[in-house]
Amino acid sequence: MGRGKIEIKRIENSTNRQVTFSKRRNGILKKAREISVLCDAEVGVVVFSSAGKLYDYCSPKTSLSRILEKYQTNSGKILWDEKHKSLSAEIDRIKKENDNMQIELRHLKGEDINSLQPKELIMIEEALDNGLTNVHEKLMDDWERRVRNDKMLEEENKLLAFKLHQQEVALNGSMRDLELGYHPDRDFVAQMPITFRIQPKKQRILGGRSRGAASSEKAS
Amino acid sequence: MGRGKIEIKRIENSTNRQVTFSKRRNGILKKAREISVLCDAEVGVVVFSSAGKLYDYCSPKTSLSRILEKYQTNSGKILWDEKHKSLSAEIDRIKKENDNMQIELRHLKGEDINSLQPKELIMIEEALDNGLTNVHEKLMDDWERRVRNDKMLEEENKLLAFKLHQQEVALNGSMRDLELGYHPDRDFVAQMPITFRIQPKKQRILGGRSRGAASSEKAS
DNA sequence: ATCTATTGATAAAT
DNA sequence: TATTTATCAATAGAT
Repeated sequence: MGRGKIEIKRIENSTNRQVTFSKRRNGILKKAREISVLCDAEVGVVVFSSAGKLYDYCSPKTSLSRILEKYQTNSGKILWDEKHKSLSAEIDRIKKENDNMQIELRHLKGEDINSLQPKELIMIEEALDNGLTNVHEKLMDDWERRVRNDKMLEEENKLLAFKLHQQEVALNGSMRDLELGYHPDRDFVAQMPITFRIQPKKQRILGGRSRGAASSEKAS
Repeated sequence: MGRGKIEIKRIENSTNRQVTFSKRRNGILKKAREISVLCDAEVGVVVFSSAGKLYDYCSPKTSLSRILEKYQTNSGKILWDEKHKSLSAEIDRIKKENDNMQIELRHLKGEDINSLQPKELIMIEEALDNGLTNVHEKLMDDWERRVRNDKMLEEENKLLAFKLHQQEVALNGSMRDLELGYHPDRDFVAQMPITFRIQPKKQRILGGRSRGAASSEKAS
């Protein structure tokens, strides 16, 4: 296409080469634009002149990055640098780890076990037994700690209720004393601890839940 | 350049589009080849059809990677950044998933459960119970299948031993008959199935290990 | 895929 | 470089 046919081989005349490059570069970029529009294709073109100058085209609504990403997933060839390789490798590694854990979890939950050998099943069973033992132990510990705690709270409750009662009585006494101008020995209130044992009052104060409450919870 | 001028806009007829794509794609790749040879240029072309099929060209004595590296240093645009970010994000995501599974696994194994609330512990307990139930079910199935299988084999064994014995008797009979020139009705051997129950003989014949055989073996 | 009329690209000249 | 122009190459539409 020109005044004469040319052989496709390096143009030795540097000026001619430069001119031809310029023309053909425009040609390619135009063609790239055209095919991308006409045929709804994604196109990426990168051209360096022999002098090292860069020209490029990328079809609209995408980017070279995206095209190259697609290129990589599609061709399997890897264009990126070491950093990316290591990242990819790490992803692969973690994914594998992930898969293995996924499988282990499923097995422990009793899923996907149809293909397993009895030997494997028994190993899983052991693991589950172990887990149950440990969990039960912990639950037992918790339970005992809660019972101890409840008892402590109960004791404290009693003490507080007693003190409160003491103060109430003392206060009433003082008031009456003031009204009547009468001042008895205040120690005498400490000698009447019987009343503080009224349970309903204690419960209302702390809203506590005794053993009965907890066990009925578990039963439900 | 063709039978008629065309507008540069998306070709709506899908067949035409496909054909045009094919022709123009070849054209572009050819042009790329030519400019790279004629003008000593480095060229990289990546084209995706609208169907997502990949075609590419890269000038000889280089690679897309190298061209793109050059592209980055030359244009200042960083092609990898996007991919980089998405890779890192994916790693984070997977790692998080990983950690969660790790924790779940540990909990199921009864490890690291000290910080758990009773409610959580009970959920784990339930999961373990479930798993155990499933595993036990599977083991039971396996066991039953094996027992059934054993029984079947045993039956078959007996049958085979019987048939073998039958043949032996028949053979011996014939031999003796041949020797003595005596030919009785051969059906009569089939009417004597009692003998096949002689265990020692059966053992010698098959080296079998039926339940009875095994115990008698042990006893002897 | 192949053909071919036509348009498009471009080599050489300016 | 940019333009011109004669030629060759690419390709649209038909087969």
